[in-house]
Amino acid sequence: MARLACETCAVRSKAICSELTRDELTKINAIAHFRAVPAGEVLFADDEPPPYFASILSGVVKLTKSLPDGRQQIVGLLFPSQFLGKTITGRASYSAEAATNARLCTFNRDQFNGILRAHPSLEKRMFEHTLDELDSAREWMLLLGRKTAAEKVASLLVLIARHSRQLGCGDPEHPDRVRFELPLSRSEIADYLGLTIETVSRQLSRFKAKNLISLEGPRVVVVPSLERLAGEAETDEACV
Amino acid sequence: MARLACETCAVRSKAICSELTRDELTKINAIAHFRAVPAGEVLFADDEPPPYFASILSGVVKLTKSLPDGRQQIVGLLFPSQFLGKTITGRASYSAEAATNARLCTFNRDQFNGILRAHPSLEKRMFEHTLDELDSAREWMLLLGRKTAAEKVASLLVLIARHSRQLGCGDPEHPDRVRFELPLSRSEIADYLGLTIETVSRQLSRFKAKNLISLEGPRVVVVPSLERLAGEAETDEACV
DNA sequence: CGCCGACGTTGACCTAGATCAACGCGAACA
DNA sequence: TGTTCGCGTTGATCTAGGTCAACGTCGGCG
Repeated sequence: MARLACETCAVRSKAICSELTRDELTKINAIAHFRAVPAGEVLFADDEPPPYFASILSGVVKLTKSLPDGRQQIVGLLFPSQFLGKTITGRASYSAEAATNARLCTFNRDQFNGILRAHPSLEKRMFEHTLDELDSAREWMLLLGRKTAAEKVASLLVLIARHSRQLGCGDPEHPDRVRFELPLSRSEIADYLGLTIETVSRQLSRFKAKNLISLEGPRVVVVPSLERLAGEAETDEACV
Repeated sequence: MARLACETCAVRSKAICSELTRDELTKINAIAHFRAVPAGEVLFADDEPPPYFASILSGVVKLTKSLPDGRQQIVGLLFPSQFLGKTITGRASYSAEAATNARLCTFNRDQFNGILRAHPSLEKRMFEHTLDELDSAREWMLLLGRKTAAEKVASLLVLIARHSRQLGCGDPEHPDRVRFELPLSRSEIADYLGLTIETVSRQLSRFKAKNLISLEGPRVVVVPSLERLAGEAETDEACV
């Protein structure tokens, strides 16, 4: 039996391909193509039917919606092991762009939909993933509608900190200390939180002054106590 | 062959039970129970596993999330033919409450999940419904994060107007004129839009002054030109 | 090497929307 | 029939966060 590339995949245990039978995995493996994309590359644009779906191997992808006059809102962030693309119902009403350099495991649209049709267990896995995305979206609605600027920024830092810790940056000595690189620029952070860049910058400076974080350059954040930071965020654990 | 209650159902053609085989419909029919709920009744609370799922036959159900200090955000509105309850992954992180008097077609949780497991086509239907909900949630994220108070209120009015028109209140003489009852109080509107009741009230008064709407009592709205109102909303068609 | 443009920070000021407060209206009720 | 209470409206004032502007840093490039 041939070895499958999937077997050495970094996100194997968490992505949509986890819990598949050998047979299913083989079929998925056969249509999978690796693709590296640089930060800033648009993966698909508003209302243009995406040519492929993808599991994210590394990096971060942002989903953006915008108003006719240019106002923007990031409506989703996808981290490694998450799935990009809207199966079944086709075109999405948002655009997807690599926020950082990213590595993707892509699947041709029609081929993937074909496999989905034939393998309910994979479809179920996709369904679960969508339910998680819906939960995250609703959590974010609460943030956008009701949280203060400080709570918003803290919530985002906690979200990213949890993701990067989960990706193996845990320090057993100091389980509450996290150091990570922000996958987003200040203006992207603003677009995710419904704020302006100036407000984001001021809140970060305020957190720095309160020793809730320290910055090593504008992109690298050190959180001495994630618990203390989370206290500023009013966040539940529930985020994906 | 016995007649099924479903066959006279008002939302038959649009709810999750549309496009089912006779066999599937029979099974669903067998576990369906009618339930009338008064406005204000809590259908299930935060983190409490809901005992049943339901198709909404009439009325409106709101999904609410709240912060520890009491700030609230409505994260979803369900109109007739839509489905209430999170299958598969169990407990939700929000609570559901009847916003108006409502009539539900309920399904026991475990029985429904059983049928789901055995009938991929129904599961697929649920999946599609979830994708639509995700789209709506993201549309609303754009509203919460980036729209002005006036745009928010206009967007909500357009959303409700479209739903009530779809429910058969279309006037062929004046296709652009709509009259409907608001399913939400001022404070619920505020919680859906991320505003305060005062701001909602002021925006409605402003629309009245601009003849974009007129009010027959606080709950009944007449929109002389939906197109003109939609112009204030910066909304796409995309809302569910 | 010096210039330029993208990005981030900080300060001064402004405004959309929040907060606080008064009032009106109709339904429930003694 | 008057009282009360929930709901909605409107006005006066306040403030969180937006806007405008200046400035610093860094990396690419002629």
